Amino acid sequence: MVSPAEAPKRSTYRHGDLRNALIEAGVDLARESGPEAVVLREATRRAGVVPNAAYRHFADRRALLRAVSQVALARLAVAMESEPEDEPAGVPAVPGYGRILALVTGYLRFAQAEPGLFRAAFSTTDMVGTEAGSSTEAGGVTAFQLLSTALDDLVESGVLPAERRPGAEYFVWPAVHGLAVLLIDGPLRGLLPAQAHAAGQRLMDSIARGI
Amino acid sequence: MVSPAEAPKRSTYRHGDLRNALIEAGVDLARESGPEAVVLREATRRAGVVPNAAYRHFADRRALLRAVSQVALARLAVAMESEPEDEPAGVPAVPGYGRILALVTGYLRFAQAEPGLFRAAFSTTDMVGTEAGSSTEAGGVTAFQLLSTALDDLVESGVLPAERRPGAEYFVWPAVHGLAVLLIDGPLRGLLPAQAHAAGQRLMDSIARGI
DNA sequence: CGAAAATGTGGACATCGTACACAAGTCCAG
DNA sequence: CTGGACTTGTGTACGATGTCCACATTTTCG
Repeated sequence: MVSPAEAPKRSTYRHGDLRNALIEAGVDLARESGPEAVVLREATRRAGVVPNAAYRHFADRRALLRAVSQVALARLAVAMESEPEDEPAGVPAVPGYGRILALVTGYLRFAQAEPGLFRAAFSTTDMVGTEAGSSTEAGGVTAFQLLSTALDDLVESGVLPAERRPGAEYFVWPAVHGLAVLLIDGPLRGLLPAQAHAAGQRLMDSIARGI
Repeated sequence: MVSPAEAPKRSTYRHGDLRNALIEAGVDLARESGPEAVVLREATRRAGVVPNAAYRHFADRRALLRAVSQVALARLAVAMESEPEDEPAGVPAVPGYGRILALVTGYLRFAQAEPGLFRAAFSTTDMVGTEAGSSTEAGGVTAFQLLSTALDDLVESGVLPAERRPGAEYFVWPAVHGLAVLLIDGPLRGLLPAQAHAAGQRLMDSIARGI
């Protein structure tokens, strides 16, 4: 199974950076088959190390999964940030709204492109506390922060009345997240990315009008 | 662990209704600790039977989990249906809208009251196909159907323009589901049911205005 | 009534998480 | 330097789980 090429009989006794190697293996496992597949023994196997070695870096399996989850959340944020704002076709451009749309689209696209990772990102019960809190320890911006500041900008530019602002994340995020879940393994599974994009746009328009 | 009172040394060789006994045990396990806790061996233990007996009724562990999931979905639907419509305080009553609000409230209340079961309901990848399809084999009405017909009624009574109707479930459900997820183990965890209700109401108002 | 189908039992195996004791490098105080 | 302490990986082991196979018992029905 594990070719010696993968586990190259490292010459040094120490691995060098086992912790990150395990996380990376875990990420791969999550990408391949979702969070329940990130399994200690297989991760150590891929890192070319004996199972127990993992315990020098993680308290238990859940700790590894948490770390994987954080990586996944970071990648999600990157996907959101790097989604291009496309030009609004007919509607007059509302400043800042395109940004939010892009974030949402990136969110959905990531969920569709990396369902395993996406599920891993939200698989651990206590991770969202970190997520909604401030920064991940890696220093990356979180998805939640991205949304928050985009909404702030919307208030700034006068599009969104300030009294509507408080808690708006808690309208937008659930809606998008729910849609993402439906896209991954709900009744909308198998929708093409373009269709998903359209659905997201409709959803956002609907919410925007409401707010 | 398992008291003989629970597994009363059945006199007959056959169990009688092992299949349902296993499902029920599975439901209990899910209620106690979520879907990952519905484990074949423990279920059979609770049913007072040897592990392998389960394989006469379920192809594998996932099949049992699917059955549990269906029960959970059915209970969710019941919770939605039996949620009373409370009187709108100030707003003029929009016919049919109170119904939808009640359904949504029931959804959120169930998620908060039975997080383990709720997670189990949505834990299996292929269940939602059944859910969104027609009826569960048990003949109960599904949550999705409840929402659909409520929306139909809204069109009927002229509140919702017919051209806005198509796919409206896919706006409403994701939003509510996402909120439920946030309430269970997201940043909104620990919100009191009353506050959750308020949040749900705000969310729905926001969406309703948009549609 | 007797054979076939249904259902539960017993035993076995691979895999997993994890604990404990030990070994091999690494590093720093003297 | 150098020797002990610390870190990190190894070996062995145990209990739990999912699942397979052969067997026993009970029910059912031709």
